[in-house]
Amino acid sequence: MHQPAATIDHVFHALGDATRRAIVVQLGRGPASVSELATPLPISLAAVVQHVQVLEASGLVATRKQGRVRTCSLIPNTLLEAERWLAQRRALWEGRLERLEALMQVRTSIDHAATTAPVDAATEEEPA
Amino acid sequence: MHQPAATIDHVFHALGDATRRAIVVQLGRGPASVSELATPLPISLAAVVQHVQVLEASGLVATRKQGRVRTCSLIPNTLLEAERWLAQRRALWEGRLERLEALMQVRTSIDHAATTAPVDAATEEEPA
DNA sequence: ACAAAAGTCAAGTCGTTACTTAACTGTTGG
DNA sequence: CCAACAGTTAAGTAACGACTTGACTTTTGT
Repeated sequence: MHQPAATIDHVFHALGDATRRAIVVQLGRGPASVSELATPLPISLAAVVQHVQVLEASGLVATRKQGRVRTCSLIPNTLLEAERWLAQRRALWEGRLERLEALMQVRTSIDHAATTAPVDAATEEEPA
Repeated sequence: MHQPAATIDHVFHALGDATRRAIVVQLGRGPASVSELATPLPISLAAVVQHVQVLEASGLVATRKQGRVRTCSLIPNTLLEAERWLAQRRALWEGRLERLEALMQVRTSIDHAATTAPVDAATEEEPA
């Protein structure tokens, strides 16, 4: 029970910031201290601490302090939750597409086994 | 070439906002006009238009205007790109874990085929 | 014991961003 | 033709979020 209310909302909000994503990338390569995370970044240590706090609150990273150094590591399961959220939207959408294609196929084969449907044309903006 | 510079940065920034995620959820169920998207939301139509613009710039949604109604739809491939970004961080991390576990297993089986490692204890903060 | 290292905390600044209202354009049904 | 509809644009406001600085705490190496 380290991150009590780690909602999808917090996760995507945390990932919405480029610096925080850079931190996540770095942590992908393995655990790191706050200072190590700060070194390649063009911001102050204090700012990095704040980012780490956000990431921790979101459930994306876990931290553990030993002596004076706080070591941060990724929580893969939270990454997975975000993946699943996206995958679900996509699945719904693609499910729709498939059903629609199926319908179309029925339609065209019933109508008059015709010329492969001209469903395209201009992809952008119609003037009038 | 509808969304010229649709970077991962734009995608995650777009997903960082709760209202925009709500729109994405809605679009998961199928295409919708701007007004339809606005109906369940507690904000003005103009605000929704702005969100749709952000989503379109990010490559997450495509829109097409016919007459006076603009119809929005998801672009599943962009969702997929975000998924992949997350999956890649996770894969790296989990790869590390596996290698580490492998090492541990070698160590323990060499050392003295011993009692299943007591690697746990307190999970949070060490005082001193 | 002391100085440097590694964070932490609290204000405060400043830019960004979500949102509103209002005026406006194009579209459609009657 | 005209009223309502669907959306767009612009300008402004208000809140939020990222970042800084500076003071402070705890830990560690010598």
